[in-house]
Amino acid sequence: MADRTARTTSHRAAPAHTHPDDVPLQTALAALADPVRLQLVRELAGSADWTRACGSFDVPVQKAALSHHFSVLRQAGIVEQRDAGPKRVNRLRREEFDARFPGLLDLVLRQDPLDR
Amino acid sequence: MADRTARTTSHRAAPAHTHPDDVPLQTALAALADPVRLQLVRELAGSADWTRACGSFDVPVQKAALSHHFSVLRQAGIVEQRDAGPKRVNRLRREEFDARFPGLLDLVLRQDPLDR
DNA sequence: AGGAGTGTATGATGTTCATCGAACACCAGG
DNA sequence: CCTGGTGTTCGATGAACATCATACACTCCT
Repeated sequence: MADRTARTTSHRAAPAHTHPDDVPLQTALAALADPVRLQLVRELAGSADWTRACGSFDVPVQKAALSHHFSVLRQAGIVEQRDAGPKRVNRLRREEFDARFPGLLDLVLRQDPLDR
Repeated sequence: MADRTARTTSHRAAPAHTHPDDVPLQTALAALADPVRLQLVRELAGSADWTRACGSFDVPVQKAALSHHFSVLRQAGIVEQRDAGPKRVNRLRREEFDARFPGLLDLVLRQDPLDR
């Protein structure tokens, strides 16, 4: 009790993250080998950090599945999340992920003729 | 008829290949997001072209599964196969695949601390 | 305190995929 | 022509996964 001095907000459990350095290559590849997650990453790359809440993405799944996909991306070290009031805002871990898997994000973010 | 000038050998059905240029990114990522296939690619990268038959790889699966994995790698534009007598020898499509997905093979072939 | 908005957890369902065993096809050599 | 070696196909099985609907938790605002 009485420790609310330094509290920002949120008594919510912080989401479980994994640093890219602790992510096996297979996990990273598997995380990106999904159309929904690929779209999330691409949309996220086009927005400034911490400006996009989970629900703000244009993906054809319900919010339960969406939550699952963000969990996968978190544990693959691709996105970082932070609670901002009732929303949970996202950031693409560009530098850290790029240091661990050089070129992979570039590859994913480069729009290709065959992708849809 | 009468086109056997250029015949090497083999009346076997040629294996179905896909050129890397016709491979969606997702397919490439999914093909590499498997431990057995990853090992196949890595072993193959350490051998000269057309020197390794399918059965010569040290992977913990039976030949039926092995055949399946090679089929996946073929259709992802990662390996090329050719019949040589009773064996089917392989080649990593390094240049073509690299032109389509720059950096991806480098990433996969770079031995990482977390991989096993 | 209540209510709207946002995200997570749980349980169920359907699909995809890796795997195996067995049968089959093909090649080379005796 | 049979036989050993090599790879593919087929059917079946089990595991992993994407998805949904529902219920729950938390935050902010009134």
